[in-house]
Amino acid sequence: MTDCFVRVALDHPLSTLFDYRCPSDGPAPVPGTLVNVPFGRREAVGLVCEVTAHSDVPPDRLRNVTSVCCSCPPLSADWLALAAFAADYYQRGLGEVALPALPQALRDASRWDRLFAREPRYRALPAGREALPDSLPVRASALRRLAAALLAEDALFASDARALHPKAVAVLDAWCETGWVEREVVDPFAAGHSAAAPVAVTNPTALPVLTDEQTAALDAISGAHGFAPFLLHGVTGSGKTEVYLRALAHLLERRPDAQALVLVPEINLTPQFEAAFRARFASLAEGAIVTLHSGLAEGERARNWLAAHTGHARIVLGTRLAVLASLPKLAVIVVDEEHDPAYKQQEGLRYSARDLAVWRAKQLDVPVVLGSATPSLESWWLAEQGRYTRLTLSRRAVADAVLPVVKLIDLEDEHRRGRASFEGLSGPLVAAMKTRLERGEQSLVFLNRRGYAPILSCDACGWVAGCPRCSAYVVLHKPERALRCHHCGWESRIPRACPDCGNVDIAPMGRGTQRIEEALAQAVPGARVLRIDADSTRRKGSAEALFSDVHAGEVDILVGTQMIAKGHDFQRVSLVGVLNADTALFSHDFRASERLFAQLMQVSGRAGRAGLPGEVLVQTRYARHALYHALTRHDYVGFATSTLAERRDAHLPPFVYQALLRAEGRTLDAALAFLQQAAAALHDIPAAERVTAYDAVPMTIVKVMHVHRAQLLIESGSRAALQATLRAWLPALRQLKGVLRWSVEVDPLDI
DNA sequence: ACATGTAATTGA
DNA sequence: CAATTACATGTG
Repeated sequence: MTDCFVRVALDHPLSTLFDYRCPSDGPAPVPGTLVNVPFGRREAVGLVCEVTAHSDVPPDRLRNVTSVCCSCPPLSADWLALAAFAADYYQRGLGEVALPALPQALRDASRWDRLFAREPRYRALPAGREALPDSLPVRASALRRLAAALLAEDALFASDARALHPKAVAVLDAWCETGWVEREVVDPFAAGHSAAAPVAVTNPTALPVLTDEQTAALDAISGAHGFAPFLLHGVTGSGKTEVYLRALAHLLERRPDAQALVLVPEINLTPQFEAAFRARFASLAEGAIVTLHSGLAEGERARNWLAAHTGHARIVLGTRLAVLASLPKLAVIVVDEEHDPAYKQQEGLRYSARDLAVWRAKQLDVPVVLGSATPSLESWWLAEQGRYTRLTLSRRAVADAVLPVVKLIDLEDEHRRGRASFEGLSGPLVAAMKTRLERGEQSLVFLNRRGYAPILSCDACGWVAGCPRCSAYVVLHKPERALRCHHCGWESRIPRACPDCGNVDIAPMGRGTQRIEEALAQAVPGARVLRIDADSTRRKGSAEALFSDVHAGEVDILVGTQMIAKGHDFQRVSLVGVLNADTALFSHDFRASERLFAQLMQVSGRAGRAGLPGEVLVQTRYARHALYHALTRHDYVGFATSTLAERRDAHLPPFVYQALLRAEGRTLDAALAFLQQAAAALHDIPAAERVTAYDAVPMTIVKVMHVHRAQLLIESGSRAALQATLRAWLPALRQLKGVLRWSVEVDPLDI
């Protein structure tokens, strides 16, 4: 018997693999195995990429593998290829991609034993616990009953908890954190049920009748063989989810081991999707549907990941990070709201989950469904070229539900005619909300700006409250009585007088959701107003609780940021008001209007879903703008066609491919100087002849946390030329000396 | 990434 | 002068 050697990827910026000796008496690892190895003066978990009989590393430098993770089945060659592709395409080291894609618990060798313990730890509740801990946030009597059930039965499944009350899930989480109950007690996966049982859709007569368009879309998806990318273009409320559900049912019924991956853009959207999937696939074994997102506790995330990895999970529902999950029997991928910018990871490995999903479908030769009411122009252009199959749902699925009437409120005109407005709420909008209140219907007010006011300024001397660490104004937050920087989190008390001139008449300028919330309470007397934004949902699970209040009819007017625009199926909302959307019309970011259009279409889609006549009122000072004109006609195709023509003329994506080099330095000059050196280095790269490099420019917010930032955009009509350039460029950049952090982003969204 | 060593900066 | 902090180095 002779030793073998493993080449291991570690979470480390360099792409090199590290060689280790594997003693012949130990278990022989195969590629895809996790190993614990000594690395420098610490131990680290790495991923075996190759097993060889020889190593080029001198024997005196080789060290032994400390331990091999035998309980975890090795990651498949497909998965390793996915990681390798992502590393190559996004210009990162393999280990930098592969290891962060694993749950944290797997990357800590000391937790392996516990994680893979065969017997689920169904621990009885601690004896002598008859009363609830006082500190727990329990008020509703339903939650008292939940606690009683826990005490009486020792175990409770998550689905039982959900049946009681949506808030119960959040409370169970809190109980787990205090240690009053064990997570395993509420986790169905821990029961270790086999997921191989055949699937039957429960009570088919109760399923909604499909529209002709839904049927056609479903037939196309179900009839697909091999790699088949679909762009499901369905207006809001057209029943895209129903198409996903049927397509999955069709597949899972016929193949008892097949797995499906369903991606949603936001954690907030997982509970309602999860509920829909659990209801439809109630006959699947416990643990066959799992979620994967960053909001899960570490242990739960690890167990769900393992359920996917071992094949026990048949349906994996998750946010962008789930696209990197290991799914050995993956047979179909769904990307809902595929246009959503949230699919782009904005730190570390800056991948597009939607793009990786399509790559993965191609690699595995399976169908992928990209759904949206407002597809990204990238996907739309691929469909135009015939590379994606377009499926269209042009009508709402619910009987009698039609798309809402969209009207513009011309603020210039209102002003000219001397009509009154209150705190940015125009007369017609207030009147419309009062009407809804009288009818017992709900209104929704969309304003994409958090806080009370974006600016606090001094009338006398022109002082504006700014962040000491960033080149940005600070936002006034009234409930917290604080000024807060939205870029770095810096906070201070609200000054009583201007720090420059002493004037006491300092005033908030502009309006955020908090101010509108306050104004609505006065403008529409008697209305119950609820605000949902990142500030009001800071605590885990609180967003779900607030949304359930809206669904329960405990709210008359909901005001919020884009959080309220996405996905939710509000039954009683018949009016949507849009405030202050104009700023995005004149942004320097060429994608701003695409994003605005998608957001407005999406938020408009919240009105009139259940058959109530829906109305959308958009307040604007630019009532003649083409974007608003397209919006009033629900004309995505017109908007996409004209915007694509503009993009083509201006040589912008999707007609060119881009990459962004960012530099961060102590001074702006240092950052710019580095980028200029980098630009000069392009001259030595042959492939760069087909690449255009723009001037290095400071970023819009130049300084964040005392760090100055600048960027350099390069682009090419050829993706291959851009990739080849990056491959040669990055090693050259590492040679450049300087005290500077830099990074490259491929296919950037924000420029 | 991360732990370590080394140089640079701060401060009573 | 020590104490703290920024930067450089190497990992098999």
